[in-house]
Amino acid sequence: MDALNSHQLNQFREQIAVYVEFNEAEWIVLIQHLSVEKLKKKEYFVEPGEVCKSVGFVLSGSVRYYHIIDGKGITNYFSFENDFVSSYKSFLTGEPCISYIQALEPSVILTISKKAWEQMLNNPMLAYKIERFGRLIAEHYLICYEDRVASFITQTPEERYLKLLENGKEIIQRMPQHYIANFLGITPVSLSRIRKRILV
Amino acid sequence: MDALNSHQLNQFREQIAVYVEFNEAEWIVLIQHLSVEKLKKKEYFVEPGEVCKSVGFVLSGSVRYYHIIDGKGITNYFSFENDFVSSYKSFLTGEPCISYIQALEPSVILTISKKAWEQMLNNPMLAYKIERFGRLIAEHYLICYEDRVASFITQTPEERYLKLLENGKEIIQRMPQHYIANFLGITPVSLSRIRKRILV
DNA sequence: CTAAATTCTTATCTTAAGTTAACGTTTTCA
DNA sequence: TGAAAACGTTAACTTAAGATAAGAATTTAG
Repeated sequence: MDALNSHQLNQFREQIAVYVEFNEAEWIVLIQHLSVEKLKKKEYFVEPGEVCKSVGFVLSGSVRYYHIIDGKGITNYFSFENDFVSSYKSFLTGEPCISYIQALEPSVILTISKKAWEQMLNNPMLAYKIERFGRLIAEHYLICYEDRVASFITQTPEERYLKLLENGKEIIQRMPQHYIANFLGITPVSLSRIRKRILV
Repeated sequence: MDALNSHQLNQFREQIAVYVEFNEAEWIVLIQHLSVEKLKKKEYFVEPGEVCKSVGFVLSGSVRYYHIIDGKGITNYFSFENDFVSSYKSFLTGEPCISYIQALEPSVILTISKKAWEQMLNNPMLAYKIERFGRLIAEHYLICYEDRVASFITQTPEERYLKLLENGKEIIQRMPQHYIANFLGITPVSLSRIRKRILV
């Protein structure tokens, strides 16, 4: 758990400005609550059974969210640079989470621990913005899931893949194909066929 | 916008006790913020473009959540008695929502208006529990979507239907089949075949 | 550096979902 | 109440995804 360097702090500040802007006074307090976690390839940010003890923000690298049902893996999400990473429900409730969140590349994650989060919520100077920040993270996940359900209902696997080619460049370029296939809800064999088909 | 009768109040209090319990003093304040909305069959709780101005709780009847993408309807959810009903994101953000929420039977909906919600959040006596209540509603939706995505990835349409037969009795019994088919992500024709197949 | 593991592609075969159309039944509402 | 609309089933045909297996290419690790 290291402190952040100034480059990392600037990166974070710029990116979250879309959601919440902090003035100088607030920012000085906020950064005291941040730390950094480094993950090697294949290391886990959280594993099932653990309580997710922090909200993360990917400074560099990438992670995959997945869980296992009936022996089958389900890839729910990928996070890259400047995206959040958290098992949101476990973080909020303190219940053990059911997902794996695994680094697929060596990754540097900015983290806000549960304790730091609560301290900020109890600090009148930050409470409002932190609450808003938390809500926006929740919405971020909710919308993502809503779109995903819609894609399964309205689109064929091929259409889903074509859409990912447009909107998911990072996923296409940096994730192994069998994870992409699983994310799309198809087999790797089928994805391979789709790729062949659309290249004609 | 009528007030609630005592039967309706009891029903609500019993059901939400799973999430949050209110003591007498809190309850007396709370109920001043509740009202009732009656929907005839096919009337809308919200429509796309509108801002969702209240969180609802189905006292009786049923509703269907759906939206239209590329001319195709997507059934996201059904709510029956004792379930929440809200376009959560629109309610929180004040942005227009994209979904239809339509009564499929004559329905009675308990509503908490945005204004009432904010008044309660500003009332120290209720703030904590209302905040918790709000978070639980959000989680309720999040978990529902997570499970739904998982079902599309790990299960065949037939398996999804069999699961619905077990866990979605209300949906099976009270919803027209073509809505169920759409909810499962298949065509009505295909659902008809599945039904025939599994009856053998 | 090499053996093992992982990843991707290709082929074959089976199976089931999509599409369209037709038909009978039920529901709606003017 | 009677015509129109909506709903569910069935059939015929097309299409593509799943399962399995085999082989090539790449990556990983001892």
